[in-house]
Amino acid sequence: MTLFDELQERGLIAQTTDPTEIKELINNGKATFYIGFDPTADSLHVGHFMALSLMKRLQEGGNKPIALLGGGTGMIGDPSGRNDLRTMMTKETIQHNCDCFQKQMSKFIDFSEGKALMINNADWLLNLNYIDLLRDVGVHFSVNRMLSAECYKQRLEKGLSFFEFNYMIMQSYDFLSLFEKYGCNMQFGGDDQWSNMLAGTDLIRRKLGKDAYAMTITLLLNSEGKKMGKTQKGAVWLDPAKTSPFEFFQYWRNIDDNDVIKCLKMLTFIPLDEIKAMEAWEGTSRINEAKEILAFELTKLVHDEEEANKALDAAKSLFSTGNDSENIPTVTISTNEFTNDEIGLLDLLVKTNLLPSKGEARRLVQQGGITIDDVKVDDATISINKSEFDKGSIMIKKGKKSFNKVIIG
RNA sequence: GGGAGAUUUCCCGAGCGGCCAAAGGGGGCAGACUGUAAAUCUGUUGCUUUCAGCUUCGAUGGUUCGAAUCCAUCAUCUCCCA
Repeated sequence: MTLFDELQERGLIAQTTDPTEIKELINNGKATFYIGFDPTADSLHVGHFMALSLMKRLQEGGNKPIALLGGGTGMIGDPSGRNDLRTMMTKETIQHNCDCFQKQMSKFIDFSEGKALMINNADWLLNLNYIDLLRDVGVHFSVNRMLSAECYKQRLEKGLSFFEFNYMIMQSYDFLSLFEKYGCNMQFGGDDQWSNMLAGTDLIRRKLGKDAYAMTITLLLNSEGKKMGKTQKGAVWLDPAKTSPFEFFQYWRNIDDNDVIKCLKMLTFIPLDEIKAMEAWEGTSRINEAKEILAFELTKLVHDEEEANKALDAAKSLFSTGNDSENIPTVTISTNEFTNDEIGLLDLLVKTNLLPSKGEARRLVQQGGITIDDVKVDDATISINKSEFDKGSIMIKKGKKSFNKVIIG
């Protein structure tokens, strides 16, 4: 199976400018392609992960990836598909975020010996001269066409500033620069980037009379059509300090039945025929095995095998055997928090950051959502004696899925 | 530059000067049911020392016994005219 076919089979390809030509290029390792990452946060998240794994797949096929950090475009912020203005980040934040991205990417993509490049578009965008840019690049853009782009649709109802409107031009200019300097002939990106990417290939054609190609990756949506990788607390981060490997594992372990196979195909490197075999599990409780495989594989890819094993072990001991395990998320509480060797239950829940406020803690206790060492607590006024910790730790369970070991330290 | 309107708790969106911590929906959380799934039903969803108190309705001042509701100024946004 060719690389292109595999990508297609995995459901990764959304739109392409010229399928025949793109097939030819990537199947034969002749593509030098780029994917842009705007430094909108201090860690990459699941959405970026898809792009990174696509990069890896293509790199393994002999193609040359360029990871483009958006140190320049981040100064503006992409309005595509958004209905409000992004908060403008300070230059320091952008720099910091770029550094964080760079570190995380290096873990994933092999940047050694010219196998891949990492470039920051701040290098050329920041020093642009306005008038020169307008004369060189601006002439090639039609405002009428830009306005009709799908990605601005929402914004045209609510208002779009000229500032953000320029984002498309910046991104197109990136493609042009990379094409000229590095022979980059292809751009990949999320499907929401389609308009921006087309503008880039267009610019190259108009300015240089040459062909460049673009291909978008299917957005990872759940069965309800919402972007995956978001939780109530925010994104699912790749940085273990922001989303612990255990939480990361649990996120995938808990996804909807209908999304498992899709995620296995799109996110993991498990061979397609193995995934096909798992499709038979759909509709039975055996689908849980597939979820476990998915969670394990992804944790392994993003973190490492050891972390994946730990998470798997913790999950198994908590949900199957009910046994204790050293790999369960642990919070530490200081001795100072005790008065007369006791601490109020609600205080304990808040101090350990398991819950944000006492009101919420009280509510949860009253509703029967808190369990300590497998005993349901229904009285919010009780205190926990220090001696409870004599055996080392106590296990606080919030709801069905949130387990936390508490130790004194 | 001129004119009209908006700004409500996580989001959308009701709110008559006292009955407003603020309708309704979405989302979240918990309980039941389950497979650590979905669907469904129930409860809950500002904070606290919880039969009560405290702080919220863009910001600041003011009118009033009393303001999310009235007035003034400022800020931001939308629309119309130029």
